[in-house]
Amino acid sequence: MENINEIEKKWQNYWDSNKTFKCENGGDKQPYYILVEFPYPSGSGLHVGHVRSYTAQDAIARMMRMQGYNVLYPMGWDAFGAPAEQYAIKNHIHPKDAVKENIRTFKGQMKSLGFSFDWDREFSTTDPDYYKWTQWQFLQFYKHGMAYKDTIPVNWCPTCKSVLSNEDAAGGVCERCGSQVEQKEKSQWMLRMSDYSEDLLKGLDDTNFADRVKLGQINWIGKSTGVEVDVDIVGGGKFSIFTTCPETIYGITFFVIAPDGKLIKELMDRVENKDEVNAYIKETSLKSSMDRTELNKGKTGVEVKGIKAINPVNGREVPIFLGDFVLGDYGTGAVMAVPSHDQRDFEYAKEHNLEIIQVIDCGDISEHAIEKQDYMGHGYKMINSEEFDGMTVDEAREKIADMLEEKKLGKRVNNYKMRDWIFSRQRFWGEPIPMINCPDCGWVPMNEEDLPLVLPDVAEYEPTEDGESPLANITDWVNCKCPKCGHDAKRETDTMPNWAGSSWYFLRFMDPHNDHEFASMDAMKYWNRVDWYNGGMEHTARHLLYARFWVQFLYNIGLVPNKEMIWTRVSHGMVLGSDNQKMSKSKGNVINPDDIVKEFGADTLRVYEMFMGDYQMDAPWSTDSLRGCKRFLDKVERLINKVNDKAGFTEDLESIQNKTIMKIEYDMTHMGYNTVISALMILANTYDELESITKDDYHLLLTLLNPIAPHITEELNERLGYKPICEGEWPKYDEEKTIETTKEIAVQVNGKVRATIKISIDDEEDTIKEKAMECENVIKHIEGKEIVKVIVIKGKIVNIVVK
RNA sequence: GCCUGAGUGGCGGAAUUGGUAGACGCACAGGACUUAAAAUCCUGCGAGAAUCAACCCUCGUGCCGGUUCAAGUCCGGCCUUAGGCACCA
Repeated sequence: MENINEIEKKWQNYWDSNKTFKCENGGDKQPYYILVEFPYPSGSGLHVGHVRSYTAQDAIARMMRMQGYNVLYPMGWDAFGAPAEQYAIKNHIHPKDAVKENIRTFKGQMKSLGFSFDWDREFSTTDPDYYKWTQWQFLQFYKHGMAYKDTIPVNWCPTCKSVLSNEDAAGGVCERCGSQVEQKEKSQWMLRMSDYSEDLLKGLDDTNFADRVKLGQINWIGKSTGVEVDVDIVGGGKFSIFTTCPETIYGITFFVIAPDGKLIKELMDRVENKDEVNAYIKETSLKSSMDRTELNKGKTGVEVKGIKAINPVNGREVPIFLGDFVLGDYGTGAVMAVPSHDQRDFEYAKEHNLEIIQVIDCGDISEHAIEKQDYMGHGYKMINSEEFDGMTVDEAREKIADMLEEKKLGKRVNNYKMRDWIFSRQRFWGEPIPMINCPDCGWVPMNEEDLPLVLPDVAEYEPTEDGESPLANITDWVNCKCPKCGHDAKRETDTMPNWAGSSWYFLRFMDPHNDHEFASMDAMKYWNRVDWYNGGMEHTARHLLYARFWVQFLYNIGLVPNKEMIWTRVSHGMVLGSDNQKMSKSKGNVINPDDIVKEFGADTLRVYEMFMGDYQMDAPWSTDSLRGCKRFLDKVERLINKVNDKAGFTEDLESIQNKTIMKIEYDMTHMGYNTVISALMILANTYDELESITKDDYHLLLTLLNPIAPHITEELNERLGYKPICEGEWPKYDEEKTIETTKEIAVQVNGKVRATIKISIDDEEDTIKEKAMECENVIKHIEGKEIVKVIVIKGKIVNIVVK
C-alpha cells in the first residue's frame, strides 16, 4: 500500500478523535478487563518485546469489543525507580522531567502501533494523585499492625556511600565502582508479608493462573511441613530446631546454629573459645554479601566449646557447631544434624571428624548419606532408634512426631521461605513513606488528609554521606511538626520500593480519576477483577506475589471486593535478536520498532510479532520473515481487485469461512496467535485461487484480520464502502457449516499408511471398511495374509492388522 | 544441587482428546512475465534406495526402552539446552 504511514496515522487519528476505545463503568454489556504490565518508561524507548505482548492483548481486546463486551484495556507508567534517579544525578535535572519526556516517547510509539488503549485512564505511579493513594494504603498497613521497623543488614558501598540492591552488589562488589561491598545495619520499614504465606498459597485456588505461574508462586512461598523440637543445653537453657525429617532424630550427632542468629549471642558467656567463635561470626557477616556459590566449596564452621546439647529423645550429649549454612532468619536458626541421612550434614561431619549413626536400614552410608527421597516409600526399617526399631520409615515418621507432641518435646509446624517485605529504599525517586519521627511520640503516621506527601523540587539527588536517602539533605522538607503533639519532628526520608506502585495499579485503572478514594467499591465490583493479565516471566514470582499480598490485605480490611483480584495470568516469551541472544546494545542486535514501523508499517510489525512463534516462548527476530508478513498484507490488499457485484457469500467458501471464524476465536483465546495468522493466510490463499469474490467474502477476511492488523483492514474496508470495522460486529459462525460432509482419511495396514479414502460423514463402519479394502495398494499389502482385525475410527482412520 | 520449560526439515514453527508428521511462512532452486530489474505467478523442497516416469518402498519428531491396532503426543530411564531458586534444615 502506498503511503502506509499516512494511512496508519489517519486511522489512529480517527480512533483518537472518536474515542473509539474509551470505556465506561457500567451499561448493559458484559465487562471484560484485559491488562498488560505497564512499562517502566526507560530512556531507550519501546522494545519490540513490548510490541509482542501489547499486540496480543490488543487483538483480544479488539475482538471482544466487536463481540459485544465492554472491554477495559488500559495503559499507564511505572515510572519510579533507580534508572531515572541515576539519570537525574548525572544530568542535574529533576527525575520527573526525565520521566515526562520518556513517557511522551513511549506514548507516541504506542500510538504509532495502533494499540486500542483507553487513554482516558492513563496515569503514572509518579503522579501525586496516584501515589497519594499508595501512601494512604501504606498508612492502612501501618494502622493494622502490618508495617513495622526492624534493623536489618543492607549492602553498603563505602566508596559510593550508597545502599545497593542485591543486583547492584552481585558478587560482593559494587557494580558502579568495583569496591568491596560491606554489610551495614539499617533500620527499615517492613511489611508483615510472611503472615500471609498460607493465604497466598491457598488463594491460588481462586485464580486461573497458568500452571508455571502458580508453581513460581508456590516455590517462592516455599512451604515445608515438619516438627519443631525443643533441645536442652547441658547445664541449663534451651533452643529449638526445625526438621522435616523427624524420623532421623535418633541419628543426631551434633547441632549447628546460625552465626548470625540470636542464640549464639545468648550463649556467648559460657563459650570457652570466644575468640574463635567471634572470628567466625565476623567472617560470616563479610561473606553474606558475596556470591556464596563461589566461596562455598567446603563446609566451614567452628565448634562452640564448653556447651553441649542433649538429644531430647535419648538423652545423648552432643556438640554444638556454628555453621554459615544455617540461616539466622529461617526456621529457628538452629538445626539438628544427622550425617547418615543428610548429605550436607554428612560432608560437615567428615570435615570435622564427627560421629555418624545410621538410623534407617537402607544400605551403605560410608561414602555418602542416604537422603529422604531415597529412603522414603521403600519399606525400609528403622534401626538404632529404641522403641521405633523395626518400624517402616513412613510409620516411624508419624509415630516419632506423635511421641514428641505427647511428651511435649515438640510440635508439628509449617515453615515458609517467604520473608517479610523490606519496604524501605534509601532513594530519592520513590513514594515518600508518610511517617514522622517525633522525639516524644516515636513513629507517628501522617494525617490522611495531609496526603499526598509530595517529593520536593530540588536540584541535587546524591545520597548523604551515611547512606540516608537524598531526602535527608533537604531540611525544609525533613523538619516538620508531630501530628500528635505538635512538637518539632522529622519525616521518614526513605522511600518505597518500585514494587509498591505496581502492587495495586490495576485497581486504579478501574476508577482512575477518583479523588476521594483509591477506587470506589462500585467501580471495583463492576469490573470485579482483572480477567486476563499478561506480563513477563520475570515478574511472575515477585511482582505477582506482592500484588496479591497487597490485595489480600485490602480485602481483609474491607476495601476490595475479592481476595484475589486477578483471574488469568499468562506470560509471554521474549523477542530475541536474530543471533538468538537477548537483545542488547553491546551485542548490536537491537531492533527498534520505530524503524520497522517506518519501513514496513505498524500492521506488518504486528502481524509478524504474532506470527513469529509460540507466544509463550522466546523467539528470534527475522527481518526476512517480517517481509513475508508484508507480502501477506499486500496479497490481502490485492484481493480487493477480485471483488464482484454479487450479494452475500460465495457458496463454495462457506465451509472454510465458518471454520476459519471458529478457529480464530479458539486460537485467540488460547494464545495461538501464530495459527490465527496461518488460518488467515489459508483463507486469503483460498480467495486468491478464485476468479472473483463477493464484497461480503472480502469484508469477512478484513474483519477477521482487523484485531491484528487494524489500520490496513479499516482502510480497505472503507474502500469497500462499509462502515468502520471497529464499530461493527464480530462475525458468527454456523457450527453446521464447519462440519465437513466428506472427508479424506488414511487407511493403514499394520500402522503404516497405505492409502487414503474419501468418506461421507454418515458412512457406516462397514461401508468405510469396504472402501478401505478396495484400495489397490491396501490389497497389495494384505494379500495372502490373515486379517487379525480391522479398526475403524469414524472420521479419523482405518487400521487393518494382518499377520 | 533443586524446580520449571524446551529439543520436530536449511530456518521460525504446525499437528486442540494418541489417529495421514512437517500446516503456514521464510530461505533456496527451476520456470513464466519483462528490454531489464522489482513486484507477481507457477513448480519443487525431511533423508535414502530405485525408476524413462508415475506410483511405490525404507528410515525419520534429542537418546534408550516400554504400553498400544496406532506414539511428536502416554509411561520409565538418560542426554542436551534455556530460565528461575540456590547451604531453606
